[in-house]
Amino acid sequence: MADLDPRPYYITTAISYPNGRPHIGHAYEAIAADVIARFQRLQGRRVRFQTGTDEHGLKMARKAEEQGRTPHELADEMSFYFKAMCDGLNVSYDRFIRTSEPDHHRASQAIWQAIDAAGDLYLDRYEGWYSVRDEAYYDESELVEGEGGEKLSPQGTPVEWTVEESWFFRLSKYQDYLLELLRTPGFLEPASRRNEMIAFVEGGLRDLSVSRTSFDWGVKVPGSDGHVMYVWVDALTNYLTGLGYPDDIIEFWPADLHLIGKDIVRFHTIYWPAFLKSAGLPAPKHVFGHGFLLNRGQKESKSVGNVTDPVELAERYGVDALRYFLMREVAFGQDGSYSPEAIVQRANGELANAFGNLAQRTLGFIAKNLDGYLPAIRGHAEADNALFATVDRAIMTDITAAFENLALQQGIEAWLQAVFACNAYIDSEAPWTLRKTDPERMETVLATLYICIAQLAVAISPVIPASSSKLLDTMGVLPGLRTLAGIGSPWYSPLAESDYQIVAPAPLFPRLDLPVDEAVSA
RNA sequence: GGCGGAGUAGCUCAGCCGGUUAGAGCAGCGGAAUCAUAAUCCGCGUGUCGGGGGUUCGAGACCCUCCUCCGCUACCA
Repeated sequence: MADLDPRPYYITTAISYPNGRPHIGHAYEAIAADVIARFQRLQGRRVRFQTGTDEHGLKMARKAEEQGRTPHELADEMSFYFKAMCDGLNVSYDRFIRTSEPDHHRASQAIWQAIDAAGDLYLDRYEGWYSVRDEAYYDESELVEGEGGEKLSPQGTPVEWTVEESWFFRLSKYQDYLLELLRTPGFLEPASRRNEMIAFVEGGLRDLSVSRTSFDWGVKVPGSDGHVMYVWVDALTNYLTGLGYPDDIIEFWPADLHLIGKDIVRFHTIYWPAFLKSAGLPAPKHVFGHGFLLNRGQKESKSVGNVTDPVELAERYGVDALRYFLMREVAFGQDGSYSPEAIVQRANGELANAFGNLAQRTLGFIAKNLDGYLPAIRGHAEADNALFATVDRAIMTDITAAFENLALQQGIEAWLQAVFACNAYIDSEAPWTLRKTDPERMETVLATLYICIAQLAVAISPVIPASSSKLLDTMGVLPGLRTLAGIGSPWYSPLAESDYQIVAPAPLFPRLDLPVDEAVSA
């Protein structure tokens, strides 16, 4: 199973716009990507995983100006928080990229020149109704009429006809290419997003304004003084920068998965593939737009005052409890809701009670009754084989298939079913009774459980990496065995015969209480 | 407005191309066990499948219509 030449797997999150501190949505995306990356490693794939911050653009420039400092200073501070969040949440990125870094400027200018060389850029004037307050252009058809008959933006702010010199990208040229791409099964998921994007393209594509002259916080357009790239051009290019573009990127490109929020699907499935096509590069294989996380069903916002610091959540409930909750509670691709009660219920019910306690009662029993020496197997009964079959099917088939399809919730559900099966098995086999009636059978039962628990620990390790390795450490399972292939190999008997001695374990997951103060959900 | 999606047990949701008495988890009720983080295991669900109409031998699943909620509808990211 362990390939000699493992296939590469390249996964990215969107890069975060750091005009504020990270919120729960950023954590959700980073964790989800991390789970997928870790799962692919577990399968033996050679994984490259990138995340980071998207630091250019008008909003950053404005924000910095408000605070009386340079955009770079603002970006430095904020980017630090995002990186700290990823580190704190045990997100195993290979590179945390910042778009203000020199190699990214180089890559962005290189893709620009490639697009230019393809004849897809031209200089023109961008004209339109511009709202200074909204910092946005509006189409004539979007405008509304004010009381005095004056033109107003959809938000009711004043607009003025503005003309700006700008480079344009011949997006319209790629209409057919994009339609074909969007219709490719699996390219864009969930499928519901596909129709929206197809409808968008079918509605006709206008060429895209891809440079700005009104500010200078961005990547300089090569050979065009006064122009910086439209932030999305450089932001999307980050996925190539991290691979070394414009040098050899063949190993990991095209990306296997861009994991992004549903709000930026258009940029990733229309603009980005068009840029790439123009530059002579293939489109990413797969783009997945996940849903949003709601706080008790409400969108978090500063005005409502319900913004949650994900690092604080992790500190309160535990990193693994938070990771598990987020992946388990919401159907990946749909919006989801969270609350302290929901987190506590999942963590207690499924991690502490079902799995943690399974490990605790089994390992504790071995420590207490066998002096910690691993029990010997003396021929398996039907019940043992049935349990092995259940666990094996869950791990090698159900969980794997679900995770491969990004049905993370279903994969965890399958795992949990196998945990339940172990608890049912220990109750029906009752080693505490066998201890008096049939000590040899007791040993076999405990050994069966030991093997299953290790397998379950490996299978869930992408979701709860720290707890999983802590348990496997306790169990004496060597790091090299902690893959799907490794844990499926006959490792138990050698370990048992090595006189490995287990110490009485400490509970793996603490039982959580609801916070006394409800500040976190206020 | 246009296009698309959703409305199933108290809660969160599964129900693919129409086909046995509509399912799961959680919560709730009853029981068993006592190795374990008072954790576990077993048993218990008569729900107008949003309303109305229709197609069909048969519809939660197809068609029509109405109600409610949501997404997309380009240059902020």
